[in-house]
Amino acid sequence: MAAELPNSTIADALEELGDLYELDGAIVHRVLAYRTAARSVRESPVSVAALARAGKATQIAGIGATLQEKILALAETGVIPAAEKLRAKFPPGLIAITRLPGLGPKRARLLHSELGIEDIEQLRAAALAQKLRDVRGLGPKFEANVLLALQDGAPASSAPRVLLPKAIELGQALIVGLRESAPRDAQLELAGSARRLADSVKDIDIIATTAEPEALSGLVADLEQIESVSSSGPAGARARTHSGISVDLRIALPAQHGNLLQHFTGSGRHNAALREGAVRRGLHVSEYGVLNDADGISRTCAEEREVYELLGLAWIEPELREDRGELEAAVLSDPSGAGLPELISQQDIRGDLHSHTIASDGRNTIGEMAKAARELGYEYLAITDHSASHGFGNDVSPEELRRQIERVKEANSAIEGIELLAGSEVNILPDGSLDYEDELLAQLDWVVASVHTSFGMAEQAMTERMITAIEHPLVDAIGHPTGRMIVRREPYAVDLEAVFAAAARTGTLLEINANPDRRDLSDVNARAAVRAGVRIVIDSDAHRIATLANMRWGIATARRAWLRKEDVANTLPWAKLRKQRKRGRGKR
DNA sequence: GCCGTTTTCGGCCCGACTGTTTTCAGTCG
Repeated sequence: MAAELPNSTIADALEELGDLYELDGAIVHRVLAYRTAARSVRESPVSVAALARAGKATQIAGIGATLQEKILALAETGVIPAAEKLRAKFPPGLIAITRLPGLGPKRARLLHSELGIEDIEQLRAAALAQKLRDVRGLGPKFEANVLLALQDGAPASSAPRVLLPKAIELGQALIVGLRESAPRDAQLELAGSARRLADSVKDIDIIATTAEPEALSGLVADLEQIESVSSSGPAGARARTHSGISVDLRIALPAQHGNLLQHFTGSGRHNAALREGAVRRGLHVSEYGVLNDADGISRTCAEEREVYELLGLAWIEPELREDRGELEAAVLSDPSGAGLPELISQQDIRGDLHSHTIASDGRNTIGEMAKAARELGYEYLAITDHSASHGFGNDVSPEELRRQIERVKEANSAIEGIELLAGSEVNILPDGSLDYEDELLAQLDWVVASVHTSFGMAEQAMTERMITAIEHPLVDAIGHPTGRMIVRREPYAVDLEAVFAAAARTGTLLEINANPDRRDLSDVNARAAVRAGVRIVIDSDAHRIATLANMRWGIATARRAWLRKEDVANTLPWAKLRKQRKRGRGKR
């Protein structure tokens, strides 16, 4: 099988084409169509190039005959003719200009046609020379704002994103700060992507209800985390923290609490799709209410559930609100009865199968980890220190692992109320082999195999490497299967379709690693894995007592992946799970 | 460009804010 053009490359090309069409003055819906298609391609679990070759790419939402043809051209010739033409028309620097705050495609095009500006440097020079104010439709204020945007340093595209735990911590701190002096009746809560438990968050959205909105709004400027407030009024305030994160506070009457919470939880795409569906039923949804064309009455909702009810939908868990099929599944009268999944929750987890101790790079002893896991209510904990070639000076030699197995057994007999499993997080070497002998691995209760080296391998070699490990009869699970670090590192090149097929075929579990930096598999990939017949294990990968609690971020990813309790192996008691291990198959 | 309890054309979410405008276009979330 020849390597296909990666979905990410196709998605990038469609996004660029969308940008170019936007500069060219295409109607917004056409541009939007490209962006929707790009996102669908990026999230597709199967190769879109291969689908296009088979004439089946149109099965993907947002891709029609035209786009399939363009994708095919890109896959076969490396270029999309329409993009070539437009690139000749607009200099590449113009797209960067459209990313600056306050500038968009229309103004970028105007600057290009009127002043011949081709990139950010020329824009800066023209602004300094006060040439922008002479362009019809622009003025001195605009010119000043351009200079401000350019001087701000950070090009808008690289606005800082914070990981979910940080975002929630910041959001809660802001809420606590506001509560200290807020009007008595004020109710505050975190909304936006933090409420949806997304991987990372671009801005903090807080909603509030109170009868004294101005009083609440005015408090934002006094918060210690806030650097500046850009607007403030009875509807809320918009501000920036010292760390550069923007904060949005929106205030409504208690009777509109449900409308506001729904609106501000998003995602933007979920809301857009929700509203498009509503319009077909003669309803218009906004943060203020649901307007019915039939009687001209706008109904307000104190509870979020009522908003969905008015639209004939079941309430949708915030984690699912990404326009990934949740609206179709929520239709109450849906004859297909597909419905929304009953999502897994923290209480369903019976044990943690990936943790480290002082034997490798952890900070606590076996006994300390065991007690902490027991306090979390777990029935079992696997101690899975790194293996013989970890390479950070804390390798566990085969002899040491034998001693560690004994230590785990001793600790297990010494503690009541939790079962300790002797395991290892074994390195998958570049050729797919493991760095302990099978004889030793066979003595372990649990084996997680992970890639920790040679991330830069070509896709085909990496795929073979992983499949070799998956096919190893003693490997129970693959740890952090794509190696991504949120915000910091892209996943390595690997054919996940093939990996999922191998995992499903062999009964190897794939991990959702709950470390908030990783959350790997991602929501989209974990969902695709389960659809391909793979079972998932959610692990904390704790390196100290405190990080056992990271499990919650893995649960968040699993919920965003539509996973139910039955999709996740460590919702089973160990006695059951033990028999389902690969090596247990066929026995008995 | 896509898509169909408006099916092969004519629609395609909603509102706020800003700056430039005498009524609105562009941008943003």
